[in-house]
Amino acid sequence: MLARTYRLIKKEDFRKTYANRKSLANPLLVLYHFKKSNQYAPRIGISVSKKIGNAVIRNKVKRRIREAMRSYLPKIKTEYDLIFVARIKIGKASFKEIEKSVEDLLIRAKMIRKMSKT
RNA sequence: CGAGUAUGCCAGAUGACCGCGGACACCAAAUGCCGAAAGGCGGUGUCUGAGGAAAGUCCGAGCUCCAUAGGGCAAGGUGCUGGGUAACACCCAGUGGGGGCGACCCCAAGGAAAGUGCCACAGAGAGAUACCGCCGAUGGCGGGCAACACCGCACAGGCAAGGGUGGAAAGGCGAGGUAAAAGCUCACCAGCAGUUAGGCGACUAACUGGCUCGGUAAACCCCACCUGGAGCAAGACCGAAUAGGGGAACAACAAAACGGCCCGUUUUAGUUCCCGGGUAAGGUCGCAUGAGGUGUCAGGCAACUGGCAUCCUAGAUAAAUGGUCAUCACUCCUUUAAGGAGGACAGAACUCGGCUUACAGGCAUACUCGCAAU
RNA sequence: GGUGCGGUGGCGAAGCGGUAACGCUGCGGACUGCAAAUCCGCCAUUCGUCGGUUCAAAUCCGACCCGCACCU
Repeated sequence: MLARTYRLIKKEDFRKTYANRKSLANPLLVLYHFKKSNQYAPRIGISVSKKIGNAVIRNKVKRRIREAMRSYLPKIKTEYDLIFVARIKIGKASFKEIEKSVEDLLIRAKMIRKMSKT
């Protein structure tokens, strides 16, 4: 699992992020985001409902989303809370499709920091 | 070779790189960050990390709190016998009944002559009867006769064989018997009671007897046995907040623990209303050495039990097993010696023993039936 | 994780051993010049699903499926 500082846990934080009403979607995922102030690390929540499948499938989807996020984590703008909501089709998707979907949403939401040229 | 039955087992394997939970060791520590506080936050190495059902939550226990879990009633559960077990509604071995050619499988399987209820519609009648019917020997009435005999009627009365109704109609079937009939009598079968023999027992076998008694207890009930209630979100500690502040009312023939009721036990707290004040899924433990696993020896038909040796095998808290690749094994497809596709049901949450339900396939052992060959 | 309750026409809801009330909606008809209102008629053969007990099951018993509520 993610380190505690990167996790979005509290019900209140989820509620506030949904209430911000800023979202993007593609067939596999929905991304909600909420800009905070004075925050030094992005916090990420993952929501997989019972509609997706049984406990094994839901667990697998969560793992794959986390794995896909892992490489982007240091590049994400620090002052945001993000929530990924799984959609029904994700149960049948491969890891590569999920990885593409995560990348697509992060770029479209402009969450990737501009890295200094190397 | 094919079809099947029973029991037990497996749930792809190995390696490389990146990533995650836990334990241990070492290193690093800023007087740093988060938080009201308690407390938490780093790196490296080694070891370790989901199931046969982890599931449904249907039973049984341990454990914790309520009193140490007490008595009676009520309520609920179990229900052929014997054994196993911590316990069970589970397992083993039997009995009885049912199914299969067979190996074998299935069964909530105590009591209806302790009592009560119900048995709709139909039907005369559903523990009680006579609608159609059969008879009318006997008695009666009428005829007939010297008197009987005899003939008729179907009034008294007898019968339950046949018809019809129904899921079910006073044991079944055959023979004798009779006015017509009927266990009225007899043979066989079913059932009941008794005796004897065998078995710890359920029960079985033989003999004798009188002659027969509806179904339903997953209806109430009776009998025997069992059950106190709640659940790890139990519960304990730490921290914050509340209370330990104020006012009024009730209350020892009282109130609370106490939960369906009563008794009993313990305590003297408490309950209601108003004013004032105020917060959140806080942290640590419980939490994994246990009715434990494996091997072996002994007892037992078996379930299982005992001795000895040996092993330690997940403990998270929104929740850890994933990603990429290679090789081998398996299944399928296309073609030919290579390529492609695929892998069921399903994710520990205090812990065990069972049951039930879901499930791609594979392995081992024993046995049954059929065909062929020797 | 644990505990409890429920599932009956399209919707709500009664019935808890004897063959499925009632209200709303819908459909058809009557009334009307046309409507509304009113009146009459129709709509359950799988009572969530599968078994069992019984002569007979929505009802009693067991297993399974789905939905809802409560406990920090």
